[in-house]
Amino acid sequence: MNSLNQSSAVSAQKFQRECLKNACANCNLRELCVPGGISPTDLEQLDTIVATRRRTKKGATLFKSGDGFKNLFAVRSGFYKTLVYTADGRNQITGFQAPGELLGLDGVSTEHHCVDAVALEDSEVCILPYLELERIARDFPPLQHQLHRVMSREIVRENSVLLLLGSMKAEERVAAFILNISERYKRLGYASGEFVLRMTRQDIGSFLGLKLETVSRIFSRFQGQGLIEVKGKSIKILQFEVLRQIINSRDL
Amino acid sequence: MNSLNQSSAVSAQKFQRECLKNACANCNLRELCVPGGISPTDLEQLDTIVATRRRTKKGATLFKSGDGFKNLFAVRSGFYKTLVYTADGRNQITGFQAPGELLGLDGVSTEHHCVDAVALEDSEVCILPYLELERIARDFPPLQHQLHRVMSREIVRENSVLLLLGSMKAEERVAAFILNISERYKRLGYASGEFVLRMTRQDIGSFLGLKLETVSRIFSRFQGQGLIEVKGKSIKILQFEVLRQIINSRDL
DNA sequence: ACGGATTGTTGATCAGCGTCAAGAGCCTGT
DNA sequence: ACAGGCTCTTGACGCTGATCAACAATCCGT
Repeated sequence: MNSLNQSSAVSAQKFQRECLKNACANCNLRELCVPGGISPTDLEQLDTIVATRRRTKKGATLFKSGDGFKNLFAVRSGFYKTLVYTADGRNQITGFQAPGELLGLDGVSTEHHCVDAVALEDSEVCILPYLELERIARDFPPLQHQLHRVMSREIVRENSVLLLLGSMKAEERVAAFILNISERYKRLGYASGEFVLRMTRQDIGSFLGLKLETVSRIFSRFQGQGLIEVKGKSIKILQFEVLRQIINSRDL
Repeated sequence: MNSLNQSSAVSAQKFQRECLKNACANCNLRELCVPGGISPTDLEQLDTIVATRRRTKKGATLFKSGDGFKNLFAVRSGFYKTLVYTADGRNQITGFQAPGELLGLDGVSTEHHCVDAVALEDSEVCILPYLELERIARDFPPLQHQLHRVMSREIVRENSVLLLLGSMKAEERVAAFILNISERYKRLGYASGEFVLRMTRQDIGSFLGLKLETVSRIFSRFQGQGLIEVKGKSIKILQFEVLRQIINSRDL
């Protein structure tokens, strides 16, 4: 790459930095994302470091297991999945990340990522340089506290997935999955009863500890029971309450 | 409780505070626990807030789901388990905590705990008042960074349990469990090849997403194959390498 | 708009783990 | 030391979800 290209890249970044001024303060994901609950004056600090964004095409990786860790990423648009691998190549999806959610916390502990983050569709993230985030968190206690809350929230989320994988049957897992995705669309301001899944049956199965055929069968069964309407990746929830009962009432 | 009792409780606490001066600096779990990797001068700060300890009898709860969150707890001696519950009463063990490990991070996100922490044997924890920890973390970047690392490490640990629950067979799970416990005893300076489990087959099963009979059967099978020696809760590992192969070589 | 590749559905069969049950071993407190 | 209750082991059997297979639907690049 010659110097001309470099300097134009630099000025492009400078330009982007200008454009992103007050990125968080004006972002409509503000309440869902890292800045949630932080006062406007403190938010200015966060805006000083959220200077760049990055797009990933569908199927592209944002970061891979083993990559050095420098940044956290806040999903701005699109959807991601994170996967961990066994030594012999099997993998497990550990989560799906919707807009407003954070990626990369796994990297803090060892300075290297230990999951892959892959875009489920063309997506965009805000880049949060981690060391700068730590630095400003020291001067702004609400931001520090919020960062800790976000990390803790991820621990709590994983706890509930452990519960799902460790003690729920296939039907219960699928019902819980549908309701969870629905909740998250709702928080984003979309209709909670009707949405388009961004992931394949294979992905859903990997996340839920099931095979794709099982997921497909249970979708069909729920449809047969009039609980949902399925058309490929489109889901319409017809009976929220029954889905909730499926999760919470093991016949004793 | 009368005032005499109260004042004697206060002076007992004062006395304990004196005794615990330099608690972390002198603790032989230092390298495994929160203070790991922090310079002696910064450690003095941590010692200013780690002022009290708490004992729990076998079977007693350190905190329960729903309790208000005030403190983190560092296991000093003994062993704990943490559990989450479904609405209909089923539960799932999300982890076992050995000396040097942290309890309570789940509470940061909502100010309330969302797991139960139960002692597997008579145990003792150091109490870390969370808000004070945040406060001194602001002034001592290495401590701040270490706190973040500990939280991230918990996320990474849970990722690996998700992998176990989502994509491993019963034999693989049990082999992974045995090796994991062995590793942790080794870090504590005990023999890694021979140890006494602190949890029941039921607990192991709950953690691994299996029934206790399955755990028992697989222990017996491994013993029959000469991989381990089992006598109730005593385990002796005879063939580390074969156990590792069981986890990592799914026959394709 | 087309054709190949990926993704999804459904059926038949099977194995792994759960369930139920009986008995043995072992802690723990009195 | 003893009794009563946990905890563990082992067997028989059954069900859930995996596997294998065939085909349909959908996506995507040219």
